Amino acid sequence: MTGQVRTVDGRVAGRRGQATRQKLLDCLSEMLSSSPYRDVKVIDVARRAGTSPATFYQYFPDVEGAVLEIAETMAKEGAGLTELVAGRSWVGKAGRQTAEDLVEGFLTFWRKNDAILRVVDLGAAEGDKRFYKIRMKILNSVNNSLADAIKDLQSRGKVDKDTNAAAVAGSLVAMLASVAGHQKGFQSWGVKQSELKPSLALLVHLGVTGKKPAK
Amino acid sequence: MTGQVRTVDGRVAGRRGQATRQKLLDCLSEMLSSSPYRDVKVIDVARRAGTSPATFYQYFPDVEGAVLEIAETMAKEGAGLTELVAGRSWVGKAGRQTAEDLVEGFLTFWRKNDAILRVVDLGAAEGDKRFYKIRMKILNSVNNSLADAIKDLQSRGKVDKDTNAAAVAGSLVAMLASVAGHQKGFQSWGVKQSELKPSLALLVHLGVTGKKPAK
DNA sequence: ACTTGTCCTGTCATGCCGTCAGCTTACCGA
DNA sequence: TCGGTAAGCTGACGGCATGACAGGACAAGT
Repeated sequence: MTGQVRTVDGRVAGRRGQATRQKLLDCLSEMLSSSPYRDVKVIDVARRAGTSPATFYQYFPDVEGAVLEIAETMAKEGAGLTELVAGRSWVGKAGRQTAEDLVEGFLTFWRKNDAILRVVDLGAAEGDKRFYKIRMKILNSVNNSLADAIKDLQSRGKVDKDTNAAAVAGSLVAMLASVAGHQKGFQSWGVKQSELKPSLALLVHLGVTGKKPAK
Repeated sequence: MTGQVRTVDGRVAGRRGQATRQKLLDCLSEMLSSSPYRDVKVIDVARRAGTSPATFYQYFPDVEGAVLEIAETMAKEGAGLTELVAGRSWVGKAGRQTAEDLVEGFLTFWRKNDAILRVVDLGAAEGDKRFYKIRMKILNSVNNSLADAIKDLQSRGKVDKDTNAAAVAGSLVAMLASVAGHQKGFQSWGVKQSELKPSLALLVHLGVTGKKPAK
């Protein structure tokens, strides 16, 4: 399905080539964590990987191309976030737990991949469809599950029929993503991590069910 | 208080100089709207402004410095967002209206300044304190007002005492900011603007009061 | 040892960065 | 009217990143 890994000029990459390629991706990841995206240069990535800029260009058209590669990998991993919501109950104590687990899982995933997610977010906001698609892939997994949960509650008469499930789910997911992306920011806002999570869980529960969670 | 406008090498800028400086800022703004931040080059901004790169460096240390200038101006304007919340009622029909006005005002402001806000968001997420401060300045105006509203409702026994006002307010504001920044994205998600606003207003109202808004 | 195909790098033309010296323009007091 | 002074702008330059290419190094099979 994925086909073989190929160089820019069409050759198939062998064992050694793939290792080099991967090392370049790893080093790029590190650089994204430690310096602004705007300042990440091919030459720095290559130096850090113990190779030359020319080698970089053998495997990637440019920095953006390599970033997309990293993002794609992360998106696959992120699709697993669905399980935080799919098939779980939103009623009573279990509902409270579902909300809390969703928040916890989301924040953890974001913290682990914050550098690359920042760039994806920027690319999407700038209107780049490739980045937008990746962002979708990650958020959709949660978004669809949330929307389904709301629709389910609607069909059972537990939530107003006139609320737009997709819009509410999308807004909640956006909230989670944004807060996750500025976790450090909240701290200097005087809000601690430990206080943040319950509040997010409360808002998620409120948004999905329209009611406060059970104690 | 602000002192005179000065060039990088310390000269005070006169009428003509200030005009040139402003033109450079305007052109930079346009470039940010039309091309990725990463690809905005000093030479392009200078060309568009009908001047030379050397002139740019006379007024700004680098692209980032000029961006901060634009952002600062926008932040002053954005501080007016406080009025969307301050001193307004969250009870009954008026409460519904307050939530709707807040959403509307927020989205409008964001749409008008989306290009620069993207960059500010990125800078803040990357940990740059200067950008973070500007983001704070804008969001704080709304955030503090919201937090005060929640605290007020708490003191009157209308909201649970154990919810953290600052955390909830911050999360709601983050949601608004994030959704506003990806307004175009929501459209291809199958959610129309007209459906988005009521959902956001619902969530804001739920978050602040804990109850669904009155019809 | 020889061949084949993968893998890496030295080198080069191009273009942007950021600085400086020096030229032009505007203002002002004598 | 006429310098004098400071503001305003730019050509030019060394430095560095980019991206392309050709050719050398290397591993594996015969």
